[in-house]
Amino acid sequence: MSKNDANTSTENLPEQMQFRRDKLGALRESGENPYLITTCRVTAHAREIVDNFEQFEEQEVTVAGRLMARRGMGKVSFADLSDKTGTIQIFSKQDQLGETSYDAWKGLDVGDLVAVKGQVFKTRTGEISIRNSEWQLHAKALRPLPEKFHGLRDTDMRYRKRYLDLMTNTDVRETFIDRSRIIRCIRKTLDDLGFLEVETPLLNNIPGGAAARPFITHHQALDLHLYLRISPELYLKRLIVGGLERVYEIGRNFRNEGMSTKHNPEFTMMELYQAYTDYHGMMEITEKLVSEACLHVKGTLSITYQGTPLSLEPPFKRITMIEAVKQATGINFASFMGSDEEAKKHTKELELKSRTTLTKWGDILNACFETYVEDKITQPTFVIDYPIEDSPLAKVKPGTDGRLTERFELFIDGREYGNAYTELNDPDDQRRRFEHQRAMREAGDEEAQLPDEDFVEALEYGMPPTGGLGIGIDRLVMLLTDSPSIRDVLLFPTMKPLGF
RNA sequence: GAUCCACUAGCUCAGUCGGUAGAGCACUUGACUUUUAAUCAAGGGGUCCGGGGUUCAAGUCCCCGGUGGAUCACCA
Repeated sequence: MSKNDANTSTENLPEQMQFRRDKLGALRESGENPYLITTCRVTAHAREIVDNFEQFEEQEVTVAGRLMARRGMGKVSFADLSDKTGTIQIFSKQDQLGETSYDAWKGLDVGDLVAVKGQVFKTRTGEISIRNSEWQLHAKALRPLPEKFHGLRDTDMRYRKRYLDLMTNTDVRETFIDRSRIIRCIRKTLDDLGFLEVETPLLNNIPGGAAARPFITHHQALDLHLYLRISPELYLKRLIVGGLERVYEIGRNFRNEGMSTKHNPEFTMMELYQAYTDYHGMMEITEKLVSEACLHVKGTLSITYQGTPLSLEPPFKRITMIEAVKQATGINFASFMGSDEEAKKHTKELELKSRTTLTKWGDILNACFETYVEDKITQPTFVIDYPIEDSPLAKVKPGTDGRLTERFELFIDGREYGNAYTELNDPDDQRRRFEHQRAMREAGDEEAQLPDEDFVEALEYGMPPTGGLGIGIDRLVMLLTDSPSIRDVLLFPTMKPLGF
């Protein structure tokens, strides 16, 4: 914004910024430029002092942080200093600091970064405080902070200037601490199970492993179009072929699609692949990952998400897609398994959510599920056995005449949290499925998957029977931090630039 | 992409029927040696998101545009 451009000059500044610049200028002139300071020996943090007062009482500590509030009383004054752990009160007295130092202290502004050395004590009213005996300015806040009581409310500015959100709104800080703890918990759980954490390319020649429109970029030296990955799946399965047996990756996927409270163009996925197991094994590991993450940050498996009580206690409910649709609509797709004609008869009596005309048994079953079941699932539920049409990388479920695959998705409170299947390891079948995807693509389905011949070649060397699972980390964090929007769990969500 | 809502001081928000732009916090000056949304007194601070229109007169009404939010659509 043009406002910002002017602020390095000292003309036309809002007056509060001018006052602060003047104070900084005076410091520089008197040889006390705070920006020359490089280190500080911090000996304690706010939270540990407050939590362990008995140990700290009358001990001398040095704390550092940001001044969040000031209460002057004349020749004594109080200030709240906030560091990464919390806030502690600083008590300053002219008698102790001397007139010069005390006057300089009074000249500080809310937002300034300072270090304070002094003894820990309790004030008359019982507030644990530090008796300021020596202090140092680390950096001047040249701009006033958002209001202390209401904090920063404007959602636009909270996302664009997350540092202000973090310094003002403590619950936001908690959310991102929880996010880190959830991811650490997932890593630990998988590491303990013998999984190897790996990293695979974000720059792909063929964006595979999911149905989504990719971002396109360009490599100058090779004069090559590259795509940001939409999923790491095909790389991770190559590692199973390579004999690593248990691998996982936590990383960013990029999908060039719409944005919403549940979708950001870049988002974090956890994908894992485990040899010698199937989608039942993936259900068990999903239950373990979700419930342990929940226990880790909430201390209980009974939570509420946006007012809805939920129990993340394993085992989660399991229901086949056919059974779920039967219960919701009365239509039993198993009684006309694979018959496109029979299925089409039912589309007339239903109002299905779909942008295209549905002609296949599997597509109609899936549309019934999405229309009548999906958003009505509240408690954690594995919906299992998906039609083959939308599952080109999953193994066929025996006894279903090739119509269903061994796949599940985990739904909680109407949202999808995970997707898993028994991995297709028959290279000839995989090649046929890719061909089918190619045909759909040529027929106009922009999101049909692209054939990856190198991946099929890898399967020709032999991939053991394998289970694979993907969990959307952002959505899991939303669930476990009771956040209504994905933007609340991304430090810097994708935003349109201001101006033009 | 569609619809609705929001945008006013650094921040949080009022602003009536179209008639001179308001409050709290923050800031400046002064008082105050245990406050904690400190208190008291005085003061300064505005591109009312941008552009156009109607009108004697627009923060307010109309049109176009920007950003955000919600819902829908899209999105396994």
